[in-house]
Amino acid sequence: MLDRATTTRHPRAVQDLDAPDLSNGDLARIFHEIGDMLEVKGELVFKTVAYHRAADAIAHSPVEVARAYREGHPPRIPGVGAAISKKLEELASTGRLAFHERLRAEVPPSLVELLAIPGVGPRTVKLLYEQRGIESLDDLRRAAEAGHLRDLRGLTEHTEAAILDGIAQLQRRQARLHLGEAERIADGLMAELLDAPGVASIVSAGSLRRRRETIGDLDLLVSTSDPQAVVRRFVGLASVDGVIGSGPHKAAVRLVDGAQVDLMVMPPGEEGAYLVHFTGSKEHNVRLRSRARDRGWSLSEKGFVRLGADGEPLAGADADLRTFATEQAVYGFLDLAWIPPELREDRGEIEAAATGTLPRLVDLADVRGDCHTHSDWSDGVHAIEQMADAARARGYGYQVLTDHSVSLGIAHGLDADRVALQRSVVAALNDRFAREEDAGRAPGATPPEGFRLLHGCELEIRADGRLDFPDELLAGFDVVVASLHVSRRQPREQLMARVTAALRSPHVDILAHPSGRVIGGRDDLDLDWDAVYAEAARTGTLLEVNGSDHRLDLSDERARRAVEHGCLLAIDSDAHRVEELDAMRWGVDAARRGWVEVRSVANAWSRARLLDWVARKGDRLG
DNA sequence: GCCGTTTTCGGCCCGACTGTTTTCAGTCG
Repeated sequence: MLDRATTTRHPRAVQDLDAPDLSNGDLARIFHEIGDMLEVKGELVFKTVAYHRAADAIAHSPVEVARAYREGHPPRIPGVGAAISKKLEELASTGRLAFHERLRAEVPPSLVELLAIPGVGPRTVKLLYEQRGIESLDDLRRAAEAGHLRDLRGLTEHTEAAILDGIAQLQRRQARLHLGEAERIADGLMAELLDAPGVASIVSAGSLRRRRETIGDLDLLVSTSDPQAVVRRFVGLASVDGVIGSGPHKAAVRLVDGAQVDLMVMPPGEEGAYLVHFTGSKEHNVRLRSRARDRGWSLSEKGFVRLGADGEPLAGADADLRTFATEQAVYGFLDLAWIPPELREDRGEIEAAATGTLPRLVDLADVRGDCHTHSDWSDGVHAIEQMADAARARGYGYQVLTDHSVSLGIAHGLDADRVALQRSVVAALNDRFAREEDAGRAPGATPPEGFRLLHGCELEIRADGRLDFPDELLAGFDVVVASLHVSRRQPREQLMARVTAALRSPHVDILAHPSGRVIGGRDDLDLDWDAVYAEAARTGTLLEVNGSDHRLDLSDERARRAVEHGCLLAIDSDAHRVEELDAMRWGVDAARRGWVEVRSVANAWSRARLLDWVARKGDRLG
C-alpha cells in the first residue's frame, strides 16, 4: 500500500561521491515521489503505478540496493525493469537523478502533499494547480476559505467545505497506531457491535490481521443477516467522531481519537472471499486476481465470476458465481494452499503456496521461555518474584532476569555487588519453585522440566566498544543479553566495531533489539546488516526479535534475512512489568511475518538445550 | 513502466460510494 506520509519527505541530500549510499528507504521515497508527480501531471496511470510498485519493492529488498549497484552487481528486483534500473544506476553512482530533478522543476513537489488530503486525488490536484495556481496546503486553504474554488468545473461550495475539513483532519491526524493500541481499539468496537441484531461473527481484517508493525486504518468484517442494523449501530457508536461514508453494505468512520475504521458486511456462508479480500495487502490481492483471471475467473470480495470469451464476466443467464464460506476454499480454487495472514504481502507467499513450500511458522504456543525481562532492581516496575511468578503462570519453563548493567545509570544499572546480591535472591526463588514442584503445588501449566528463573543481565555495549562487565563477572551469568543504548549516532564503522565486539565475546549470548529503533520515534542504528547476520551466524549468537510493540526489533524483514544467513533468533518480551510479558505475542507476530519457523527460535527449545547452547559458545569460537 | 511455459506488443485487478454527471468520473481501499 502506498504510504503517503513517507512520500513527501525529501531524500537526504547527497553532495559528493564520498557521501554514504542512499538507503533503500531514500530510493523508495524518490520513486514514490516520481510516481506521485507523474500522477499529478496526468501521466498514464499504469506508468505511475509502475513507479510506486518499484519503490515498494526497493523498500522491501533485503539487499542494500544502491551499494549493490555501485559494486557492480545490481540485484534482480521484481517491478524494476530497464528504465528504472538505469535510474537506480544513476542514483547509486551520483546520488542524484536528473529525471527526478527535471520533474521537481516542472511539478512543484509541494503538490504531492495535497494528495494526502482525504477525497483529493491527482485529477483534482491537477485542476487546482492549472486553473488556480494552487501549489501548497496553505494556498488551498486560503482559496477554499475565500470561496475561490466553487466555480471550477465539478467543484461546489460543498467541495470547499470538504477540502477544509480534510486539511484540518490531516493536521490533527495521529501517526499510525502501534499493534497493541490497534488491537485494543478493534476489540472494543467488536464488543459493541457483536450484539447488534443478526450478527453472527465479527473479525478484524486488514493490516491488523496481517500483524503489520503499525496500523493505519482498522477493518472490521461482520457476518450478519441484517446489514442495515449493524451499519446503523456502527455509525452511531459513542466513540465515532464523524462518518466518512455509509452505504447498505459498508461504512467508514473516524473515531474521536483519530483512527479511521471501515466496516464491511459479509453474507453468512459466503465469508471466504471477503476475508481474503480485506486481509491481503493490495499487492497480494492483485496477484490473486491476476491468477484467477489466468484461470478464466474474475475474483472480487464476493467470490469468483466466470469470464466469457471476451474477457468480461458472464452476465444474465450465463452468469456463474462461485462463493465460498472459508478462506481455504478460496485459495484452493486457485490451486493454492491456505496462506497465513501474516504472509499476505506478495513477498513470495503465492509461489510458495502454489508449490507446497510455505513455511511452518513459529507459534506463540511454541515459546518455552522469555530471555529478556527486567525487575525493579533496575528500571522495571515489579519485583523479581512477581515477574517470575507471572512467567511461570504463563506456562514457561524459564525466564531470564536481565536487569541493566552498571553504566546505564539512568536505568539504575547493577554493579558487581548488587549482581551478587541479586543472584542470591534468584537462588532462593528457585528453591521455592523446586519445593513447590516436588510437592505438586506448581501451576497446572508448568512443563515437565519445571520452571526456573535464570540469572542474566542486559549488558551495555559502551561507546568505546568495551563491554560493561569484566569477563569474570560475565562468566557467572546463565544468559547474557547485550545491547547498545548510548552514542547511537556514531559512524557505521564505529557502531559495527561495537556490535562485532559483543558478538565475538564468549559470554554474550543474545544481541538485544539490534537496530535500536523505536517505531515512530528513533531511527535504526547505521549498521552493515549482512555483516551483522554473518557474524551472529558464525558465532552462534542469538539475534533478538524484541516483542515490545514500539520496537519489534529485529523487524519482520530483518528477521527473515537473518534466518537466511543461518542465524538463530530469540523472541523476547523485554517486559519491565508483569503485563508486558504478553508482548511476547507481538514478537512472535513479527517473526511470523518474517517467515520464521520454529526451528530457528532458540527460546522454543527446552531450558536444558538453551543453557547447553549458550554454555558452548566459547567452544564454537574456537 | 513492466512483463511474457500462449504474448517482445498489448495488455495491466475489482467494486462501493460520492457528488453533481443528465450517464459517470473521481477517489478509495
